[in-house]
Amino acid sequence: MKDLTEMLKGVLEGVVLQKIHAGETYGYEITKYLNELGFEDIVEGTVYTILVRIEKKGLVDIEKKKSELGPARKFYKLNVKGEEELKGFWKRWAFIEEKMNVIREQKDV
Amino acid sequence: MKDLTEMLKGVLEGVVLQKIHAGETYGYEITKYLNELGFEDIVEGTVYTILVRIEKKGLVDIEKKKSELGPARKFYKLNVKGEEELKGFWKRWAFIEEKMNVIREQKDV
DNA sequence: ACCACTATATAGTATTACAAAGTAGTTAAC
DNA sequence: GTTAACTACTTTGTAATACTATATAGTGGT
Repeated sequence: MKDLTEMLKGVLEGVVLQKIHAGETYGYEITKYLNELGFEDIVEGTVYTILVRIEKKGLVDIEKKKSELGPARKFYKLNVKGEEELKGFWKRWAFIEEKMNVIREQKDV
Repeated sequence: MKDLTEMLKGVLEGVVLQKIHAGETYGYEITKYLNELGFEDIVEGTVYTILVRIEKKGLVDIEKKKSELGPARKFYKLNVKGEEELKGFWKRWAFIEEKMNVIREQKDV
């Protein structure tokens, strides 16, 4: 799917938070997951900038673990603040989704 | 609803296109419509920048008409290119919406 | 005269996804 | 033993967008 970039703003961070919420994970894995899911154009750099951001916001706990296949992995886990942020994200999403349905059905007055 | 700004990126322009698609309208009216719909923080400046943008992209035809209540109104109407863009917008939205449902249901592997 | 409401315009800002390039570890092929 | 392929993280700079702030202007009521 093309021209998704702008629509992903404010959404992609929430997606990453949800993925981390679903189970301790790391950047490379998140990228692969998003690619398989259908977001084919999302590259590592994009994911890593988001990870740096959510770390700075203090939403995650981090643990470094050795990998058998390459450099060490940085595992991310949502902390309490991160879980709160994720809840807020889904609330905002639900709001937008609802309004979009109203707008789409809107007829000329 | 707070902190909606980022999530509106790439969405708000489509919403404006849809509103124009539903019937010839102008900036001030679009702003009021969005406010009544629940997007309370969207102000005129935001809408006007979008209108300038879609005009530059060549998505609309414009007609100036006198108002009984103030300065002249600039009425916007989608042209063929605008209708195409609107279709593409809803396709992108449907894509994101579908993926978001998958992500939300995702369980730990 | 002043205020409220209608109506448009625009320069500057913050945030974000993405591009691009680099660093580094492991394994296998040649 | 070096080259390639895959894994894995980092960082600098860019483009696009919603928003802030401010300005201009017409109409009507008091």
